[in-house]
Amino acid sequence: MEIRHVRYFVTVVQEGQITTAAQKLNMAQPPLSQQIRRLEKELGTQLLVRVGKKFLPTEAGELLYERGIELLKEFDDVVDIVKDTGEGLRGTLQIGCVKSCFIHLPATIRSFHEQWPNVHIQILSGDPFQLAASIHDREIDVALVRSPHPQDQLHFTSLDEEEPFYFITAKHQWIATNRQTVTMKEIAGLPLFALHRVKGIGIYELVHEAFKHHGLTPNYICESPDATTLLTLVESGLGGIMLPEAVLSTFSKENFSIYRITDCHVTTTTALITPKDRHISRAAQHFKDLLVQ
Amino acid sequence: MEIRHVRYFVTVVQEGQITTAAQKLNMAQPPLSQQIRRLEKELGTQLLVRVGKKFLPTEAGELLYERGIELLKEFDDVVDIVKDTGEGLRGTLQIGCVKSCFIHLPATIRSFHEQWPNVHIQILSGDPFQLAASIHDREIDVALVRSPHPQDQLHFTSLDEEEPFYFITAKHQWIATNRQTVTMKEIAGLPLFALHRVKGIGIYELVHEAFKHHGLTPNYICESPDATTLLTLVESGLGGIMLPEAVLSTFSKENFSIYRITDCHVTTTTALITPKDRHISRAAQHFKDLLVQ
DNA sequence: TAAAAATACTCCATAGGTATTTTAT
DNA sequence: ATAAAATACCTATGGAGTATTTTTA
Repeated sequence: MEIRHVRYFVTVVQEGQITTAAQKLNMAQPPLSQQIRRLEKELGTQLLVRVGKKFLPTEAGELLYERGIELLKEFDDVVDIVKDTGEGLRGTLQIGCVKSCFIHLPATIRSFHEQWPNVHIQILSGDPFQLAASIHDREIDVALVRSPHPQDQLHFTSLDEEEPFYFITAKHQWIATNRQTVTMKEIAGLPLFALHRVKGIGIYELVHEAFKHHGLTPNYICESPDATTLLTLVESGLGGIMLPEAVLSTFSKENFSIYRITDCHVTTTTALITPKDRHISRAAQHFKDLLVQ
Repeated sequence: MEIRHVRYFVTVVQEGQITTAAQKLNMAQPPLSQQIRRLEKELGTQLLVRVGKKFLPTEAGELLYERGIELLKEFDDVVDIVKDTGEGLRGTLQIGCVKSCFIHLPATIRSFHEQWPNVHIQILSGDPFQLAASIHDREIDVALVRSPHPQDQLHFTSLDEEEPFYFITAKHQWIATNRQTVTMKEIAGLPLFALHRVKGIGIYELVHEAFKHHGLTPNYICESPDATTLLTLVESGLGGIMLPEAVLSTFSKENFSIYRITDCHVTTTTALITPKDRHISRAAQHFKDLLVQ
């Protein structure tokens, strides 16, 4: 017995007649008669009785009719939902994002939600290495990270131009108020926070290399993989930090002084990382398309 | 898409592998691979991703898996219930019974219920004409009636030997206490109740004919198609009634005097009537078999 | 290299179609 | 007499099988 037989039977009961039921089902009358008889044989019971020109269901037929309608509804429902999910019209999109790239999220999420309101969005944060691992473990579909990024098994799409680093301190701290630039040597003389990944090469290593290039040793206070944690510490006046300016997006710039570094050519870019050589959900693809457009 | 594809897909997800899934499904591996791919094509979405040697469901696949399990359960459930209903193991048995035949019901219903506890039994009462109409209209499956019975489109099975009529009065009424017999002429001189069908020929006509045969005219007080109503009236001492003795079954015989009628040869039999040339439910057949055995 | 999936093909069961007869009102 | 179902027969799709190659751990 297949769902088709249920569909046939329900239609026959509704029509009370095989000929018109066959028309509704876009088939000829004899095969429909045959399938109904086949169904009765398989279930080992009569399902229809002929009363005059009409077919009426027996008790077993009545049951099959009522439960069959439910069954068909559920069946077609599942088909629709699975199709929708496959097309990215429904389901869950899990996005990873390092804190220093949050600026890219709000606008994209808003337009994604407008376009696909039935897709549930979840956001995870972590450092790029953790997010790469999460993608590998299928915990998230895509992730926004800052270069340099882990490249094994991942595909990455750069989102913006190279972003130079700036030196950021609490307002009116350490550096004269009328200045807009600063040198590496000056920075090395000040207490410094560092964004440091749990694992892998990142901003920390790039910055460290830049100091080394100038023959300087930075004066680190503490490190963390979380940009917002560090900026909160900077805000409180404990020290400065070297970051792309965009990282400040979630903070009010009024509390900070931002200086261009004249002799540092470290830059980063933001990139969307996605799994390489592997299925990517349609919803994730939609998100990527929106972000890259 | 057919229920078979859901079954295939669910098994593959459970096994995480096509080869063993095919074994579980008692089929070869290539056709299973083919059907899964066909399913994916039809739904327009990837359902499985190969991770190492295992297949894991995509989000759409996960959905199909979870809802598919529900669907299969319901589907198989419906099949079982319809089969059971067809076999008379389940469902409803509607029995009609004239009040004067109630004596046959209790024992039969008890053993029917013991044997088919999942069949719901409904009892309707009425006169034989009404019950015959109810059978015709498919409101009841079978009916117990007393002869003479309507015969059009009905099949009837006699249940017991001919039952002679007795004259029944309230205890110590009208007739001397030491007597056990009575004559038609004596009855004609007493107030009489009559069981009279709404339509059709029945006991009333038989009894009336018997009086006419003796050149007598009975002294009817009132008529009703309901034996228990009449016996309650008899019990109160308003008059007597001619009935087969078995009709007293639901009353305590202590309140009545029962006299054999020496010169009346009217008899009745109880019969089960069932539809003729038409589907009879398996449950009804079971009931009939029990009653006739 | 060993196990599983994909590929290529073959076969046949059966769903579905056509033409006609039978049945029931 | 008419409309619908049953019957008989035919066709062909596609589901399932076998043999083999390819893939991946």
